[in-house]
Amino acid sequence: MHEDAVFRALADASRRRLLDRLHAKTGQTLGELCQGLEMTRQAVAKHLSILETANLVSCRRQGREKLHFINPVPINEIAERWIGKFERPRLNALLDLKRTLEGNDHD
Amino acid sequence: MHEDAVFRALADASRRRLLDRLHAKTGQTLGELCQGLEMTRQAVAKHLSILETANLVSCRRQGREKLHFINPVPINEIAERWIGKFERPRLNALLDLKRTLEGNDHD
DNA sequence: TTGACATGTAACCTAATGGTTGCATATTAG
DNA sequence: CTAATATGCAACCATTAGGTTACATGTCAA
Repeated sequence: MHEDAVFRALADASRRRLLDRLHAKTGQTLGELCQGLEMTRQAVAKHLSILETANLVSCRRQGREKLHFINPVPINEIAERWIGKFERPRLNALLDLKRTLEGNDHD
Repeated sequence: MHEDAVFRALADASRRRLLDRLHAKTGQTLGELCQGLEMTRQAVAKHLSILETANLVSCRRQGREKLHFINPVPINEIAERWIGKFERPRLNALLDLKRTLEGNDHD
């Protein structure tokens, strides 16, 4: 896994917003993803290409449109590696506590 | 929390290495942290200052030395927010499974 | 086939980033 | 006090990053 590419891809707020959007609705076209953003289509395409390189997004061409799908695996891998490295015990304790306080299983 | 500062701080491999080192042994001085790195002391100091701004590292002056301590909270917060957003159910399932397989509670 | 639509490619600009060198300051050891 | 040590600060430099504009390509509808 290209940890560096993933971290660098996540470093930009616009790209994190794009991931948010794709999480809310995966499979969007470039045009869709551009709507409401204060950026040219070309800029958005560049961001998506960076996300694609980091394997956070995968694409499929459909006719004249390009569909974008989010791929959560790299984020999980990073999380596993970094949380595991730094604070897994404490995080687990927090999650347990949270579930206890919520009085039920999470969603 | 300054999510953006944290992501940007984590985007650089040298800074992630510094965090690694501080995780291995927290409370190191600037000089200690410089050893073995192919970078000037000033460059390392800049990186540490960026980590400090992102609240990933906190410092204490002791005589003429500056001690650096790792702070895992921001990483956890990011993880909570991002894993939660994208894949909490799956990750929790994994953690549960892991604990089950380990046959006991974590510490 | 032609025009409209969706995306691709490339050159270019500015500002931020990561690094350097050089010098200043503060603290401790002799 | 003085010298060595540890760090701070500032100017500077090269490269990268994020964005733009302009034009090219590919696909669908009529």
